[in-house]
Amino acid sequence: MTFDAIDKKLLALLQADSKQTNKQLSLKLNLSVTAVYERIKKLENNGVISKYVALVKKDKVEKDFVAFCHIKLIQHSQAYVVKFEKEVANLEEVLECYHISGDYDYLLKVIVEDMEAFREFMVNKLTSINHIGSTHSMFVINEVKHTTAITV
Amino acid sequence: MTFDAIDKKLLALLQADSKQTNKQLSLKLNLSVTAVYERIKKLENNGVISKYVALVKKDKVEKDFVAFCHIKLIQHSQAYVVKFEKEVANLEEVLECYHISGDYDYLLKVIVEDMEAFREFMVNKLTSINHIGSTHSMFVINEVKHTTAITV
DNA sequence: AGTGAAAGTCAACTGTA
DNA sequence: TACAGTTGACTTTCACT
Repeated sequence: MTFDAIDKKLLALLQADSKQTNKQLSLKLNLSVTAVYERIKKLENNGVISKYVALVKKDKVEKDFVAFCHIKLIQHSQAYVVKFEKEVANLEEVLECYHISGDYDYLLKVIVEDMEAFREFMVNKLTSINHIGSTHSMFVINEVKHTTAITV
Repeated sequence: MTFDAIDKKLLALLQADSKQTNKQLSLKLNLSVTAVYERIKKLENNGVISKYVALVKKDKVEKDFVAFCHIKLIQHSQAYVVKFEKEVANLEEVLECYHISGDYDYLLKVIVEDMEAFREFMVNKLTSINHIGSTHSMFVINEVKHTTAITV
């Protein structure tokens, strides 16, 4: 689907705060409540908006340690790759996993309680997955920016 | 604050779908509607839930090209660092920016339309920020996992 | 901390232009 | 595609356990 200026602004508003009422949105967009309602439904039905979620503050739930892990596989046969991706996706500590270009095969974003928990995660969970050749971890010293909002 | 088993389950449910009504949640948690309401308010007031947002599907808005950029600064005086972090945070293409340990200083997650848009971003926006020493980009071939939900 | 019921507000669906 | 009005469902508050 295509987006006019109002759609784009609406998406920005909903990505910033999805708990706004249609009336609040209608005032910001200079539209009627029904028009806002119909535009939102259209965005939902077309799969542009995939879901609505609550965002949790890491430091409030003692999961303040973030690391990025590069991973190289030993070999890259279809079966190995599929199995690795499935097992990694099942790890709750892994929030993101990307197959990337470059020296390593994968980049993982891992979130745990502290360095000790990270060590445990590496030893007991990640490297217990077979076919991993080598890993290289980078620790987050400071989160400069983190948003889920895509500018349309 | 501390979380009992019900809080943890409630956080998981809200991180999966924040549009559920308190009635639906009350059934899943075997609680009254009011009890659910009060637990949610407590999580919000304590800052555990920072906000509610709509998640947008990248491929539906032609922002399907994701890259990770390593960045090294020329020098690391306080003034340079602050200025760099501020300017990077203002770039809409940069969804995430972390100060990290290792060979490079920063890791950025960048989302744009395509390779050409990425080239433009690098030339016109990113490297036009002063003090950048070197960069190293990795392109996402496939997104294996991506979740915003933290397991409490 | 929990509950049930009352009061106010909203989403969702009509009709109509 | 936009609007206004109606209805049932929801959030929020309150008195009480």
